[in-house]
Amino acid sequence: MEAAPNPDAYDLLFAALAHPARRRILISLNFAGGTMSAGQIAELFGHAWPTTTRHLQAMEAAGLLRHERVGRTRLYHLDTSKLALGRGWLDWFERDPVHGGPRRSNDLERENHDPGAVSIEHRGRRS
Amino acid sequence: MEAAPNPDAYDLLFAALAHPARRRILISLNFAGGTMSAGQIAELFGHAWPTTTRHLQAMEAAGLLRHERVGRTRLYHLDTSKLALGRGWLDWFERDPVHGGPRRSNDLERENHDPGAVSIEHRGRRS
DNA sequence: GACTCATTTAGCATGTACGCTAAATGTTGA
DNA sequence: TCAACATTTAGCGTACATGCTAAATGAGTC
Repeated sequence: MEAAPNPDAYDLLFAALAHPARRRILISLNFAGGTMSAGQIAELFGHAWPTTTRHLQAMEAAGLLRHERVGRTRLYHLDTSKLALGRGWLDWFERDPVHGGPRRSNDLERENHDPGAVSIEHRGRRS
Repeated sequence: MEAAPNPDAYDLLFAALAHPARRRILISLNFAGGTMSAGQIAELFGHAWPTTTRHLQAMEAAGLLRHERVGRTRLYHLDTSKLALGRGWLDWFERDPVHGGPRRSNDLERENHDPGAVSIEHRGRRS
C-alpha cells in the first residue's frame, strides 16, 4: 500500500469503528458510564488479552479512548468527541449539497483541501 | 482470522468509510447530485481504473451505491440510507445509554439492548 | 527481595486490502 | 463485422490487520 502513508483522523476513526470487537468495546464503555479497566474490557471477549490490548491501542490512536494508570490496573476512558467528527462527516449527506440548503463549513474530509476535492467535468474523457 | 466470517452491515459500512478514496467518491457523488459514471469517478483519482472499480464494488457491497448500465457506461447512484445506519450507531453515544438522559452514572453490569450486543458479565475467569 | 496480579510488548502466522498491469467483456457506430 | 470505447475481471506483490503464545513490565503484598 501507499495510498495512505499518513492516515488522517477520519481514516483512523472509521477504521476503528469497522471492527465488531472495537464497536462493542465502545458500546460497553458507554454503558458502563465511560470507564472500564482493561481487564473488564478483555473479559467481554473470547479473545486473548493481547488481542484486546491492541484493539484498545487502535482506538486510542483514533482518539476514541484515553487511559490512565491506577495502581496495577489501567482504566480506559471513552472520549466521544471523535465520534462527533464521524457524525459531522455523515451529516454532509443529509441534504442535497448543490440545490438544497446552504453548505455549512463543517470540516469534512480535508485530505488535501476540500470535501471531496471534486472536479467534476461532466463529459470527461481521458486520452 | 476468524473473527468476522460474516461481516455485518456495520462492518461493511464503516470499513467502506475507512478509506479516503471511498469517502471522496461518496462526497463527489453527493456533490454531483447522486449520480456519476464510473469514468467520471475514476478520473477523480490518480489510481488505475481497476483500483477505483474495486472501491466502487466495496461500497456497493456495503449498500452505499447501486449501479445501472446505460449504453456502454455505468452510472453509479449514491444510496444514503446506509449512511443513516452509521449515524444511528453513533447516536448511541449522544445520551446516557441507561437512563436516556444526558450522560452520567458510573455503573457497570448493565443490560443489553443495543447495536453492540453487549453482554457484560464481569467476574468471568478465563481458564 | 520474592511473589503475584494486571496488563502490555514481542514476535509469529495467515488472511485481506489495495495498488498495479494485462486481458476480457459488452456496446456503439462505421 | 470490425474497431474503438467504457468498464470490469483476473492475477500478482506488498503491507497491514488480527488472531495467537511467550516473555516482559510495573505495582502492590508479604
